[in-house]
Amino acid sequence: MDKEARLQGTTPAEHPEALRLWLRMLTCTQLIETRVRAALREQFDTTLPRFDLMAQLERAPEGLKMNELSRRMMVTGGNVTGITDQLVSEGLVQRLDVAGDRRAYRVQLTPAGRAQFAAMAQQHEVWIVDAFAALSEKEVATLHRLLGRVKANSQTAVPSPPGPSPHLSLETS
Amino acid sequence: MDKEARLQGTTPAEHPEALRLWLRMLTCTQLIETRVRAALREQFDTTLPRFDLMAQLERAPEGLKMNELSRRMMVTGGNVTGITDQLVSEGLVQRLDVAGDRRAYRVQLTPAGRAQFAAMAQQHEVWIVDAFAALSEKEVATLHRLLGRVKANSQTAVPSPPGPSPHLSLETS
DNA sequence: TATTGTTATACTCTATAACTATA
DNA sequence: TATAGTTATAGAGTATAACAATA
Repeated sequence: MDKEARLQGTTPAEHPEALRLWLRMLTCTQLIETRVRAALREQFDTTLPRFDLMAQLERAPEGLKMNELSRRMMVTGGNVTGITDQLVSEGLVQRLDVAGDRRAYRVQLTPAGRAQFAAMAQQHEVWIVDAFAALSEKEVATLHRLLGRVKANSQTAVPSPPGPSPHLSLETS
Repeated sequence: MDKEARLQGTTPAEHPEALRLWLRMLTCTQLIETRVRAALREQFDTTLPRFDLMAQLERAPEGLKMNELSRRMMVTGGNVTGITDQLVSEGLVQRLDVAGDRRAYRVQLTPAGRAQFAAMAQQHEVWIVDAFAALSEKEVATLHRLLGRVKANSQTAVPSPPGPSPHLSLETS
């Protein structure tokens, strides 16, 4: 009997369906995320935040300022500095001056960075497609639609502090 | 435009539905988990792993051995020792000798621990029910069923190392 | 020898706050 | 003053490995 069963089995009345759903969703997410992190480490010697930062830059060919990266990755500025430093030292991204504001600059993928990201993104897609291989296209669409409502509800339920909250990496809508 | 939109919007062909679903699911999970962690901290001055440990013990009135806790929480033993130490020092759990094996003992909720867990679990349920309030009962059931297939697929896809992988807390089936 | 549990250590990921340089 | 970015530090949460006591 696994956790879900232990927590639900004997006292169904105390654990409404929403709670069962949450535990299952948490398990699924963690199973997939753990594998993605491990695979990024093993195959590309990188981490999820680094992959996330490069994914943001790949979407913005002209580059992004640090505060834009911070907002989109939903982490505070100090972290972005650290990740960027690593990627710069490996030649995957570069810092370019912003005309008219000498405090800021754009962070941009280098050609090497674009090449590496393309390879990672291709693999990443395979991992994810595999993870949901048990579902039909229609079922995937249904899940996506229902979770869209959950997401909207979670984002509006609380005014939510202006600052970044834990990494919502890669999601934008 | 949030992360999901940025990552999908301009190149739909490169991002199959499974990838869109994964990003959305990750966002939902993180939104909810972040709120649960913050609320546990604010209202009960505790953490998710501590809540998890107590939830395991609440399911096992006779108590659990450290290695059973480690396996169920899916974290390594050293972590369980640390969390247990904290809870013991606060009088929420106790270590009891196991007859016939002087190396081991059972960890059990104290009456104070049971009382506090009951209060936390009640609140926790409210937070979770709220998080999924946008869905009907039928839709919740649909999500639960579809994610059950995803979970089964993820658990069987890889033989999975015998050791614990990141916390799958609370889920059992 | 194998198992139970503890200790020590390190790593990832994140936040906060003080700081520098520029606006 | 306010903003862009950096640095330093702290904390949660986890893993690995060496260890002691018992089986």
